[in-house]
Amino acid sequence: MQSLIAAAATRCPVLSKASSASREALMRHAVLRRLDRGSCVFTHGDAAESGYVLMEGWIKITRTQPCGAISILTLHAPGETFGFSDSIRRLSRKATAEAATACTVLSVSARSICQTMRNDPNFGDTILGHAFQQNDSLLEQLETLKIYSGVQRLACFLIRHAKPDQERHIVRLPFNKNLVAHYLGLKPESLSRSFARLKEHGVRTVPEGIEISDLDALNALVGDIAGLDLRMTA
Amino acid sequence: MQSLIAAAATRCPVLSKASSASREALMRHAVLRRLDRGSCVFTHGDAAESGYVLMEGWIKITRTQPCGAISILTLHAPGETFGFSDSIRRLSRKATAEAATACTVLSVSARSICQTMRNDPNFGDTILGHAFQQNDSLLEQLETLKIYSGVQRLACFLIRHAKPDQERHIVRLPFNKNLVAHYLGLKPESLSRSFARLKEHGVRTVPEGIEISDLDALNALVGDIAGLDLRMTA
DNA sequence: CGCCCTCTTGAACCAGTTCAAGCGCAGTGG
DNA sequence: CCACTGCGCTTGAACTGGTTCAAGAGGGCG
Repeated sequence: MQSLIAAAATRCPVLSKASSASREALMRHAVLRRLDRGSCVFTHGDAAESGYVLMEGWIKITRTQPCGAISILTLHAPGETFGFSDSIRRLSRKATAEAATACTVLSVSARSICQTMRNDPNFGDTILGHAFQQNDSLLEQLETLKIYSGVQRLACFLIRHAKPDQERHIVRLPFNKNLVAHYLGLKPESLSRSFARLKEHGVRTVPEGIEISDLDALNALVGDIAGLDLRMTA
Repeated sequence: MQSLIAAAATRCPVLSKASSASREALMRHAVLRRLDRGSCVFTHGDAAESGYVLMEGWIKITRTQPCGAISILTLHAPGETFGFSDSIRRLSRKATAEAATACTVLSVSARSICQTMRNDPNFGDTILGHAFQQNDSLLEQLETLKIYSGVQRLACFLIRHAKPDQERHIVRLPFNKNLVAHYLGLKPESLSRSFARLKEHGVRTVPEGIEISDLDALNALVGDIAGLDLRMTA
């Protein structure tokens, strides 16, 4: 158990930057939680009491509109953190975090985070830096939605999650494509067709996941925008 | 001059929450800058040395892709702040801030922000809260892009910027619609057609700006989503 | 084996884009 | 004073990317 928590410290971008004293303080009340696929870490409206470090598995953050429409706001891969924003501000949850696969998450109480920030100003900077970084990634997501087509957004997504493997790259997506589709702002059918289109650019589905034979080709695809509009003046 | 800076303190969401001592420390080196429409507060790649409080006018934050495509990331109304993220982290600017109208901005040096955070832990919390809030607004923007149609996004935008005026509401947009279009992820022509569609819902262009005769009707329009997809399972 | 679930495919359809033309208006210069 | 020009905005018609609806293929499981 203790070693697992130590492992968390090394892989988490927030914890890894904290001093060892701060890290120990945080870990003292940290709890490791296992989640089955489909269960929720927290739900829209809950009181927010902890931030989370995702040790294994994928988490999706969703919001449900009054009329019933669901939007997938973010998708977190192993090693990432989530749920800090609401908990540190002591607000109620503004979204729902659901396990997209079986997950292990490390729950760190907001109380101890805040206390650590008081004791160690450097840790405050780390948290702030983390918030800003999340900001950057949201901006990037916004950018792709505004200027890229569906196929290009998929290409971006694959590039971001590609892991080198011999001569090629592999993307392991241990959950259904329905989720990816919604995340990219597409319908499942459109995603399927987008994958079909990417076959011509060296993207194939293999048993281990999705194989990218030529990463540069994908990057080139993302490089040129179809609806290039230089009419912007002021 | 001194009174203007005091005014800044009261209208800015960050400064208004700071202690008077912190506020004074920040204001000591703050500089008021006037900008003509079209000029840049900062440009992608610059060293980031200040955060800004927008006193008058509108600022657009844009990013230009290598291929030349421009995306409008955010649009700031008077009273809002921008440019804190990169400057506090002492990174180079990741986007460009351009005056969409003639502007007055208060420039606060990153050095003094960081120093104030050291001296006053409460101010650190304020900045952190600000970062989280910006996060929230980006998430909202993402949500609208993913699940709303163009007309609905426009309706959201108008609702957000509507100011009550007698029996009706008025939205003053002191810049060209081209900008609004890009911000909403639409082409100028599509925006024009969207406005035409909203005429049936009580939205008219009048000399003072855009008139909304029935805010509830607009809210209702945003309420029900066309492509409601409940096929989400896990 | 049949059932369910995920993913794919096809055909009709629709929102938003593209390209092109036209209007109203402010600025300019004869 | 008025033609000329440029710009912001609108409108129309053809087109396209993505959706919708419907059907079918493939795999896991009781």
